[in-house]
This record gives sequence, C-alpha cells and structure tokens, in this order.
Amino acid sequence: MKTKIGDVAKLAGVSPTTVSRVLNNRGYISKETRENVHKAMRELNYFPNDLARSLFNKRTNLIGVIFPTTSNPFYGELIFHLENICAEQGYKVLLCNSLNSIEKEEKYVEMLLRNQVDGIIVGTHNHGIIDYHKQNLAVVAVDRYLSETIPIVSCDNYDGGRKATELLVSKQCEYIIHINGQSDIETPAQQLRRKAYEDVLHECGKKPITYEVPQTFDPKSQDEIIQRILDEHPHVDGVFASNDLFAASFIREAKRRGKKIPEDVKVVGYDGTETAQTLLPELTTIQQPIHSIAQTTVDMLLKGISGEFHNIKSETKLPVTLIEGETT
Amino acid sequence: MKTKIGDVAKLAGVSPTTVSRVLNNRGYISKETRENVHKAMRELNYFPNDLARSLFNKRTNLIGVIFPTTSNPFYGELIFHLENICAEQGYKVLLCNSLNSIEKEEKYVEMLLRNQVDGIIVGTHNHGIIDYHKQNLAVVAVDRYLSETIPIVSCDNYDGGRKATELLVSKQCEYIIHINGQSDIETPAQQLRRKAYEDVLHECGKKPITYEVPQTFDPKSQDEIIQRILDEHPHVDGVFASNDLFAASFIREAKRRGKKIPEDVKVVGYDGTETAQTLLPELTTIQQPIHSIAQTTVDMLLKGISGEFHNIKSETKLPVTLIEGETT
DNA sequence: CTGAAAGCGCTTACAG
DNA sequence: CTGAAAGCGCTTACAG
Repeated sequence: MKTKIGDVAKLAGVSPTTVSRVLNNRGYISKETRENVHKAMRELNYFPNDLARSLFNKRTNLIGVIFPTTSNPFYGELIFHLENICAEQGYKVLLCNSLNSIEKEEKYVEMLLRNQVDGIIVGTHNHGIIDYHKQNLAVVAVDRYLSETIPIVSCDNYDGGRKATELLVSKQCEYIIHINGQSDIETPAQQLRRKAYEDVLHECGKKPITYEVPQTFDPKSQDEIIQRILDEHPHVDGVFASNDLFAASFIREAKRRGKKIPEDVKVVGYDGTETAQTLLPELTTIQQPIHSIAQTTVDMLLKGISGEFHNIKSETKLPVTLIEGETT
Repeated sequence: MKTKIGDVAKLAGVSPTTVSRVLNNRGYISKETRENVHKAMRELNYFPNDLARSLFNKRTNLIGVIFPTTSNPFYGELIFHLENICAEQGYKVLLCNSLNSIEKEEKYVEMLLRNQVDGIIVGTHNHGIIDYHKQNLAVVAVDRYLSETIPIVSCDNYDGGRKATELLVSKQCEYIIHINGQSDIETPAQQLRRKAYEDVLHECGKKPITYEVPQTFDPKSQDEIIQRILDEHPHVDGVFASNDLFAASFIREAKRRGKKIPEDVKVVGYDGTETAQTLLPELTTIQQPIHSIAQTTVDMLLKGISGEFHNIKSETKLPVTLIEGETT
C-alpha cells in the first residue's frame, strides 16, 4: 500500500489536518510539530497524492499540448522547450500527437477535458472543437487561427516568405517554384508564406507556381510531388520550400537528376531547426525562433490560466531570420 | 461551473449511482433509463472527471515517459510512437525531458509518483532512483540498465557496432576512429557499440581510438571534440559515430578541411531516424527499428501494469539494419 | 432494475 | 497552535 496522509499523521502523533498544513505551509505550526511531521514523511517515503489535491483544489497544473508529431524536428524542438518551461513553473505536460487527424484531435481534447487540464497549447487545425468546449479553459494556439477568442503566437510568416523569395530573385533565379503544405483555411501560416512568395513574384513580373504536399506525414506522397515538380518544370532554378524537410527532399532528387545546387537550382527552406542545421548545415533557410515561440506561448497560457485575458483578441508575431547557407 | 454527475442525474431524473452505472456499463439498466441518461449527458455536454474516477479506482491510465529530449530526432520519433501506441490503448502520456540531468530526473520521478502514474518508460541514466521508490509501479527501460528487476528493451548494440566497423574495414579504411557519447556505467548501450568497434579493430590488428562527446546537448562541446579529432588525427580515413548527428557534424568539418567523403574519409552513423534519412539521405548508418522499440516497450509496460511480470529479469534485443548510403 | 451510504486521499473553513 | 467535520466528483458494495 502506498503511504497516505493518515499514516504520516499517526507516526508523527498528530492529525491529518496538521500534516496537510505542513505540506501546504499554511497556518501556524510549532517548529517541533513541523519537524516531527517532516521526519515521519521521510521515514515513510511519503509523496502526497496529487489526484486528491487537484480534486479538491480544482487545479491540476496539467497542460495539454497538441501538435501533429514530435517526429517532426520543428515540433520536437518546440515541444521540448514548451515542456521544459512548463516544468520550471510547476506545470506538467500531457502530450498529444494528433498527426493532423481531426478525429484524433477530438479524442485528445476530450481526454484533456476529462483530465481537468488547466490549459491547452494547440498547434493543429482544430476546427472549432476547443472553442466549443471552452469552459474555464485557457487555450493558446501556435501558428493557427482557431477562433477570435483564442490568442495566437506565431512568427512573421509573410516576412519569412518575402525574405526567402526575394533572396532567390536577387540571385537571378528566373523560374521559382514554391513547395507548401496542403492549403487549409485554418492555417494561414502556410498561406501567408505563399502569399508573400506570390507577391514578390508578381512584383517582378513572374508567374508563381505552388505545389502542395499533403500533411499526412507520408514520405511517399512527398516524394511523388517532388518528382512531379521536376518532371513538369525541368527548368526550375529556384525553390522556396515551406519546411526544411521538403527542401532536403527536393535537393536530393534534383541532385539525382544531375542538377547542381546552387549552380543549377537554388533552394531555400523554412524552420531552421537545430536538427536540420546539424544534419544539413549548408541549407539556406528561414529560421524561426523556437525558444521564443515556446516562451511566449507558455507566458500567454499562464496568464490565461490566472484569468488575465478574457476573450481579448491577441496575436504575437515573432521575427524570423534568414540564414544564408550554400544552397543559394 | 463544470457539469458533474449530479447535474446529469437531476436532468435525467435518476440517481448519480445510475448515471455512474451507464457511464461504466456496469450492472443492469433499463434501456429507457440508459437513453435518458445519455440524452442528459449530451445536453449538458458532460465529461466525467477522470481525477475523481482515478482517485477511487487507484488507476490513472497515466504513463510517465522520461527521455533526454524530444529535440533529438531519435527520441522525438520514439516518443511519437510511444505516445501513439499508448493512446490507442487508452493510456495518456506525461512527458519529461530530463536532458540527462540527474537532478531533473529525480524531480520528474517524484512528480510522476505524485500523479499516481500506472507506469514509467525511462530512457535515461536514473541512478537507482526509480527502483528505490518502486511501489506497485511498472517500469520499463529503453536501452538502459537500471536495475536487475527492471525489464529492458534495446537494440543489438554490439551487432550494430560490429556492422558499422566491419563495413569500414571491408572498405579498406586503415585509420578508424569512433565517436561515442560520454561513457557511463549505467548506459552499456554506448559501451556495447564501442566494445564491438574495439573488438573488430583488435581482430585486424588496429588500434582503437574513441572520442567521447559529453551528453549535454551543447553543440559547442560537440564541435570542439570534432575539431580535436581532425587536429590530432589528420590521417583518419574512417569514422564510426554513435549517432547520426555526430556523423553529420564530422562530415561537415571534414569537408571544410578539404576532405572528400567517402574518398578520403568514410563515415557511418547510428540511429537512422526518418528525419536524418530525409535531411542527410546519403549517410551510411545503422538503423534502429524505432517503431518496434516503441511497440515492445509499451507491450512490456502494459504487462507490468497488469501484474504479469514480477521482478523477472528480462531483456529484449531488437535487430538493427545497416543502411548503405554514399558516405562509405 | 435502482438508490442511499460510505469512501478514494486530500484540504479548508470552523472551533477550540 | 491543533483537530473533527465536511466535501472535491466519482464508484462500488449493499439493500431493496
């Protein structure tokens, strides 16, 4: 049997009330009693049951974190920071990999609700699911517009898209193609990058061409699209990919077809994760400040939990950085 | 206020007991009553409070997952699969990124204990912390030997080390260096790879040289070691790195110094994550079956939770695969 | 087939 | 400074 507060009380010769008080540092307790209780707790190797405490307090210090998958280095790194920052503040993270499946997301949200999380951080589509159930629940979205009342933390996607495209233009690329995630009304993140790409191309009288990769995390369909790009546009000489993995896949296939990077085709990626920078350091990319995103997100969420925002429309836009490598 | 079982009962015109029974599908309930209750639940958008249920049941369906960091693609992918498999089976994952800090690990373990997790999956050193507190707690270790009584799931590290080193030898490398994580009594995973490397070199009369990279996840100290390797052994012509990130860093620096890969130096990595295979597809590596590791680990843990193993020494060794790329 | 009572492990007014 | 009582939201014997 696990030891409980009564066991400690008995051993220390006090009431459970008193043990609870030393546990919570509440009210006056004589030094002697406090020490006795502490001794008893140590002796019995006692750990309070947070379930019982939370049930009473209506506060779990639990945060739900929903993203497509920790397998993707951008999310892997973001979630690392999110969890780490939460832990520092005494919050615990319930991890949900939804793989962009609406069905899974719904199940996860229900699970989080049942577990009485204090707040949720979402980085997936979430077609209004959360808003509907929103009941004293703090929610912050990362790079997604979930609803009018949910604060959002994102990077300057339009600026990122411009920086990437303008670099290609300035390097004399004539035939610039954009590889994007599947378009989706709920994720203007991608759309803003695309919009910027299109704006820049229009400004220099070029025709934008965008290919969309389904967000299914299936490497096959990704490869297929890349084959198609190179089949249909053998003269492509510039590519702006909306994440570093797409960029890497493109480079791979272009090289296989005998194209030299950057001489024949220049490539810019997006995200600039530590992992991608280590594995493919030569890649030119738009780097997102992952740590800042995490910090800002947790800050917002904790404010939300302590009731500091109330249906205020809020959007935080963090700056991105162009990292020039050797693929441009 | 959140709606609770009493609210549902009132609306459905029954007692809380009855609502609980339809919730748990327990005992006989008339069809009509069941339907009324369901209707009331829907109407009130009711979700049972899992805290209260768990408190009574002494079962949380919570699994603690402790690894160094989701930022590392191997752990990112492993944790993705672990979480996904857990979710399928109705378990929820509490994520802990311990960064190999013993202090953090201890805090996390205590946190998990307080939260009454049903089991823990550990992939970090854990100097006996868990075993000490082991109290009805199922624990499975991934690639770490924690104690005699904790089952372990790992890959055949010795075979991986042999395969990697033998490949280099068969490709006529004369001067083969091994880059390993920091040695540590509790992590024979790394040591087995190293042992295999040393055995193979001894077998062909060569002198093994191993460099250790501190497991601090600090890119600087990693770069430093790699500089040192190339400074101290300018004639190195073969490298076996115990993970793909080390391999990538080495390749980067070797190229910077004008060495051609694989002509001048051949490199074999380790892990073979999807991410590394996408970003650095030309890397020769020893691939670990991440999905199988996750599946086996969860299977073991669930058996442990249902009391199916009792201090039985158990080790599962999964096979690794050599993936020949273009760096050898 | 259904309900009243007791209890899961804790905490907080309320007394003293 | 300390304790007995009630209650957090649920579940399960036990009656009926």
